[in-house]
Amino acid sequence: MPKDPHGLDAIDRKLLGLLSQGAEQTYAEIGKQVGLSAPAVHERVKRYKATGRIKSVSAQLDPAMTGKSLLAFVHVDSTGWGKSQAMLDLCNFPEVEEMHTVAGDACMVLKVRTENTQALEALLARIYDMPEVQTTKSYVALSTVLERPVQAGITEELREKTFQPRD
Amino acid sequence: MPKDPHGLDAIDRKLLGLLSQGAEQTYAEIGKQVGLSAPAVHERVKRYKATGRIKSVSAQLDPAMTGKSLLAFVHVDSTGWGKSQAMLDLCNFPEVEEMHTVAGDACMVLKVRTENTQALEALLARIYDMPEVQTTKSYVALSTVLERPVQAGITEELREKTFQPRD
DNA sequence: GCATCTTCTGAACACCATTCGGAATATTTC
DNA sequence: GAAATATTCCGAATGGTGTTCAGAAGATGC
Repeated sequence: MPKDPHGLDAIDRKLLGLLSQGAEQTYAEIGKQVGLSAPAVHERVKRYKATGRIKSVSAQLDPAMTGKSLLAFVHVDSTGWGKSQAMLDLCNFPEVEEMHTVAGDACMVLKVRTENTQALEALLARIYDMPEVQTTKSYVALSTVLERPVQAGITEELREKTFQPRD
Repeated sequence: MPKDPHGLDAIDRKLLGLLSQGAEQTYAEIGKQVGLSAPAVHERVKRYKATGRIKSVSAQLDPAMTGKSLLAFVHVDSTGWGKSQAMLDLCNFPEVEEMHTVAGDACMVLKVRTENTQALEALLARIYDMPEVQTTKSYVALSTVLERPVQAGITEELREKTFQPRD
C-alpha cells in the first residue's frame, strides 16, 4: 500500500475523487467501486473528516436557478494595505463568493455572482465608495467552460517537468 | 406563502442556505430549523434536485490536504477565438478548476490550484506552448480571505440601488 | 362557495449508516 | 528473521434515518 507524499494511498485518492463528485451513493456502492466493504469505506471517510481532508459535505446550488446569472471577477487596486474593514465587510454579501489578496498588479481579486449587470454595477459602486480604492477592473464571464470543486488528483507530469538547477 | 421572482419562497431560500452549508444533518433536525416536518423537507429537497436547483451533493476537499497549496488565476490572451481544442484539453488537468471566457482585456480566465510554484510554472509552460496564446498574466493568491460555494441569498439592496432612466 | 390541486403531518416500513468482535495484513522491535 | 504490536479489513447485528403512504389542512381557481 504505497503512500503519497501527502499520506494518501491509491484508494484514498479514488475515494476522495468519488466523494467530491457526489456523496449520494451508499457506502456499499462506493465500496464496490474501490474494492472495499461498507464499514471500511465508512472508517476512511470518518478519518478524512477528522483530519480535515474533507472540509464539509454540502449541496451545490445552480447559480442561475437561484438568481445569480452573472459571474464576474473583480480586481481591486487600493492604496495601502488592501484588507481594510470595509473590504472585509463585503464578505457579508452573498453575491461575493471569493476574496483573495494576490501578487500581481492588483491588490485583491473578488469572485462575485449577481443577478444581472445592474446588481454588479451597484456592487461596484459600493466598492468605489471606499476611500482607499483606486481602480477596479471587472472581467465578466461570457461563458463558463469549466467550473468544479477542488479535485483529488494531481498531475505527476507537472511535478517532473520542472527546470532543474545544475550543480 | 409569497414566492420570489425565481419561484422560491422564504422557506426554500432558508433550506437551500442550510443545505449549501452542510448536508449532514438529519431531515428532522433541518425541519426543526425551518418549521417543517421531516417528510416535508424531504419533498422539497427532492424537488430541488429534480428541477436542478441543487446540482449535486458532494464532499468539499481541503486543497492543502490533497496537495494543492498554491492558488492562482491565470489570464490568457490569445489571437483568434480562445476556445481552441488545446485550451479545452486543459480541463483534463485536475489542477484546473475553472475556465471562463470573459469580456475585458483578457480572453480567458483560469482558476488553477497546484502543489507549488514549480507545478504552476510547468502548467504555464504548457499554456505557452499553444501557438495562439499571446500573453498570460498570473495572479497568485497570497491569502484567501473568503472562499465559499454559491450562496442562496440575494441582496435586495443591490437590486434597488440602480440608476433609473427618466422618461 | 364549491371543486381541484398543492403541501403538510404523523405513523409505518425498509434501508442504510454505524458498531463490534475477530481475522488478516502490515509495521515495529528485539 | 521471528515475535509483538498496531493497523486495516470483513461479516453480522442493530439502531437510526430516509422514504413512503393515507389522510388532513391549506391554497387556488372558477
